[in-house]
Amino acid sequence: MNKAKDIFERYIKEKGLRHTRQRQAILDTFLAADKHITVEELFNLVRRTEPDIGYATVDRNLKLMSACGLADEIKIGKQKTRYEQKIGQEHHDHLICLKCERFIEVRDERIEKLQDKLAEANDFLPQKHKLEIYGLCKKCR
Amino acid sequence: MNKAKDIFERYIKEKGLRHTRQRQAILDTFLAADKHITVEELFNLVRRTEPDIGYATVDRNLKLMSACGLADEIKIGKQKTRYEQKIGQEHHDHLICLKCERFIEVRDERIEKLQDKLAEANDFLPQKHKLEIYGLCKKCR
DNA sequence: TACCTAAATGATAATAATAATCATTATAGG
DNA sequence: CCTATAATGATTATTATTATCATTTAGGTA
Repeated sequence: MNKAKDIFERYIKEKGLRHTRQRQAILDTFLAADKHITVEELFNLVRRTEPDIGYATVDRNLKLMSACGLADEIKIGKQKTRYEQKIGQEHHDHLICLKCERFIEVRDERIEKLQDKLAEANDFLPQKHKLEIYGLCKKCR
Repeated sequence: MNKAKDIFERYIKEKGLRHTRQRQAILDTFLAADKHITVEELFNLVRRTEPDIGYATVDRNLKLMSACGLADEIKIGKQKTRYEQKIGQEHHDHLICLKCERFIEVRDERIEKLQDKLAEANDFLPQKHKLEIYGLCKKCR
């Protein structure tokens, strides 16, 4: 009952892709790692168990994880793209501090609902959304 | 009573910046142009009246307009950053079509309010926000 | 008006993230 | 075992944005 791996397996099969040692290592490391990770960070982690892994391979496989629904790309300001695990946690939005660049995860059910209604009212079929509130966090203001 | 120019003037003075022929042309062209414009597009427009204008100058001045509150940077997917005029129009959010990449502007007062509350509840001082709903537009679904 | 300081410009190079290329290797089905 | 082709890893290309820097120019001041 590992939901993430099931999704991954199904996607691999469905698309006619293949299993490789590297791909497995990347998936495992990603799932065990921090919730938000960059390609570079994951590359460095995977290198511990797969010393010959290439950067491009990590990059490609993270994109694969996005494609199959295991990860979300989050791009904040000028920061590098981060890959966030989607499995095992609800969708959430971000409060982003303009000073320290850190972000807080938040969720408001009412906003979620209103967003769907807003899309519907515009003949739009929503698939995902991104809400980012920029400002100053407690420490920085 | 040109609000945009007033804001611009005030900012220029406050920061000890200078007026230049090029800067003036960029501002005028920006204000007269499409609501969402890229650096490159504006560069090409300004070149009509200022044939020797440099790309970097347009880039820098668009950043200046963002800094003084005349424009918002909007970055959608892999598209180039676009600069959107803020004056003379309310803040709005975007419904972005994943297929045709076009976007629709929308606004929901209730969402706006809830966002402020959400920030407040997290000891966060909101300054601006970005809500993007991705999906399929009427034509593309 | 001439002068002076620093802002602005324009050309160019640097940076950096991401994507593309391609020869080689390896997977998985027959 | 064979074969088709997906995947890898090294490298290069691409592309937007930023930095650099010599030169020009704005605008306050003597």
